[in-house]
Amino acid sequence: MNLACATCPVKDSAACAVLTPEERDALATAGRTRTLKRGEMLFAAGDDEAACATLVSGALKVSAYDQDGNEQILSLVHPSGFIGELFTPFAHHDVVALTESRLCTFARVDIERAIDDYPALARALLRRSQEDLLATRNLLELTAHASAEARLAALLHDFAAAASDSSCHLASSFELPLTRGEIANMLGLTIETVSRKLGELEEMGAIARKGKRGIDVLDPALLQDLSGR
Amino acid sequence: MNLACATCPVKDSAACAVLTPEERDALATAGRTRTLKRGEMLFAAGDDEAACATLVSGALKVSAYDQDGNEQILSLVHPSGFIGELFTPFAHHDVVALTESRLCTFARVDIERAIDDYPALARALLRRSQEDLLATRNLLELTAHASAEARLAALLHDFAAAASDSSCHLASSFELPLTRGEIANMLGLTIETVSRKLGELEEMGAIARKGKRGIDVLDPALLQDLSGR
DNA sequence: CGCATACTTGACGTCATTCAAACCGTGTGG
DNA sequence: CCACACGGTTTGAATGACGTCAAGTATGCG
Repeated sequence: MNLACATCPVKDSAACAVLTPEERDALATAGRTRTLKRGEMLFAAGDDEAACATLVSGALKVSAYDQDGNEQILSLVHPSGFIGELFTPFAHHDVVALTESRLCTFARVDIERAIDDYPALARALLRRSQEDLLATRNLLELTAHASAEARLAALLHDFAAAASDSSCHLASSFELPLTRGEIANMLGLTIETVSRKLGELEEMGAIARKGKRGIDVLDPALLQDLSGR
Repeated sequence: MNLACATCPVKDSAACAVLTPEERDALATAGRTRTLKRGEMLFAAGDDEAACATLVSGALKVSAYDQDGNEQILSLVHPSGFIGELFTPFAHHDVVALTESRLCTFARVDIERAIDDYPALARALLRRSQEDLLATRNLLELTAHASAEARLAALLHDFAAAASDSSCHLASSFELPLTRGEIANMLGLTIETVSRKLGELEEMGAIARKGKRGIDVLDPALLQDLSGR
């Protein structure tokens, strides 16, 4: 299926937003849309023909596996995010859908040509790459030194911020995009510790749990404080 | 002082290597060299006029501080590395010299203009940024799940690989670029744990310590094995 | 209804941290 | 030349946070 940029929900925020409509349509002829169900893989570590993609809707996780097969989530991708390693011979990480997701995929050669043809695109991807770097470093900061409580508080804070439409305050309520297991291995903890600490955060009045995935933020300041930032 | 690209030791490996000699010289008129002693800061978190730089010789660390002032090293920069956030209004992290270092600095506006003028430069910086991202994710993988022993083994392995001239095997001997304290906070450990685990790695015959900073790699395979990768 | 999957809760063990003291190489002043 | 202080490091013992193992409780789906 060809792309329909005109109705694309992320046409103003994705990397391709920097192109003129004509350039964008030219690039679009090289791309294909794809939808993934929860748990489906976009590409795997070691793939040598890994494509690149812009996420249109849904959410992805990027994860690595150690030699015993334990997963480590390295990054989450949200709509308008760009995914794909451009200059490495093969992919280093698995990319898997967390929820039903729509993507706009490109063969790597097409993206590379587009980078050469449209300097603004290279600049946009550079910007995105630096944002990814910053996000990864934030996660690193978190997992390296902070206590389990602080890690969890920070993650909830981030999710609440991402779920909010305003950039200056948190959403008062949101759905966790991850299972306990995924939260645990993103933060370098175990499922049990995540469950316990969520209970403690609830006890101390920072949050309330609504079902398995729902979170109400009762005390944003406390959450921020516990997160150590 | 103006730049002398012709004698620059990283002229073939730094980002500017993708420019033609003419373009490079044009860019060079905007740059300045700078030398930093160990411990000197290139720029600090919060600086709004942070420049960008290519590291010519020496080594830098990029670090963040939590609300109690504890340092967390996020990344090391080696010669030919590029440092600087291009699209953020202010710097997020401190950048400090680990050893006497020579840099080639540019005002941000000059780099931004160069990116627009020379598409190849944008591409080169994108590539570098993605490499940084990969390195940071490797560190994240390490600190999130691995035991103290595995983290240290992996770090030593990386240093040994970086110190080797060949890309396929490790240096048999190298000097640690970091103090115990710096190693500790890079890996999310304490000084004492680093010291103990170094002792254990020596006992089990993986390495030998030569003075405070020197390391002999006695059993590269064991080191790799302990690192969990 | 029955089974599977995700989550919660408890008891116990382990590994890294903490606190404390000693050690070592180096530079300084008597 | 020696005494001494100082930063970086090593080592030891005790504490505590998180992991492990195991059982038990929802929730959803065929």
